Amino acid sequence: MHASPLDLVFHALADPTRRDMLRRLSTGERTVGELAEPFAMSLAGASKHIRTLEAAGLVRREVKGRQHLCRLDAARLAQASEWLRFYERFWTERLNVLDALLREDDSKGDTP
Amino acid sequence: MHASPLDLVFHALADPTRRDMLRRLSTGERTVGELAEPFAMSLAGASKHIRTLEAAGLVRREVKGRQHLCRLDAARLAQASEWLRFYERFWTERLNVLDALLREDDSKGDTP
DNA sequence: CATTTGTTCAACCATGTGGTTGAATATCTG
DNA sequence: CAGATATTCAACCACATGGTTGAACAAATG
Repeated sequence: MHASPLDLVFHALADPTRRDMLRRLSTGERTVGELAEPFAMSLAGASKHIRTLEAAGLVRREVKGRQHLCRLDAARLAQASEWLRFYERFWTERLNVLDALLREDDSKGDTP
Repeated sequence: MHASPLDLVFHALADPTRRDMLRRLSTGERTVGELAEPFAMSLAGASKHIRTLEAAGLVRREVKGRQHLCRLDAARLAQASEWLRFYERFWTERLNVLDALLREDDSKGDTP
């Protein structure tokens, strides 16, 4: 497994359960049990999802006694957002028809 | 498969080959063969990646004679970006040192 | 027409993924 | 100490994924 950070982040985000966990972490720290509670899923199952989020660097864990407190770490989300930002012009420039036509012309040559 | 659009988009983005294809599509349309060329991978393999991008709504295909022209469709990227935008405050607030210190104080429980 | 070119399809394979269960490990509490 | 609580670990399962190959199909070309 030589997956890049961006691979791990996007993969972590590609699951609704994990996105839901992140959403709930946005309002404050949660224990593993609290994060798992809303889902019709074993605790071990939810724990795996949290580990995936942790591996992607989206969640930090602080072991506090017998419970593990999880908190959001948004730095990697910022990276993902930055990656997407490159394409921003493709949905904001939508109105600029001239520009689209110019790009069409450019693409006939073969070097990027 | 009852995967939501966001699931499909993030999953499609979680692979470096597919991200690379998108990046190259940002400079103009490409045929399947052109998209596949840079990779040490069979054409059928690359074709599958393109199908994944298409299923996620990130790429549109226009069959033109015997070759299939692919173009970027950024709408779904905009959706993904919007999803991420919710968390923006967590990485822009970072500069607000006072805020960070207040959170720190809360979590300590004892002040020097 | 036969052949080459661009692409997909179908079958297959190894590995990864999301989930389960039952046992193990810590930690708090009486 | 014994027991309850919070969490992980390990083994397992069904299915998806990323890749291969060889054959098939469609369209341009001699």
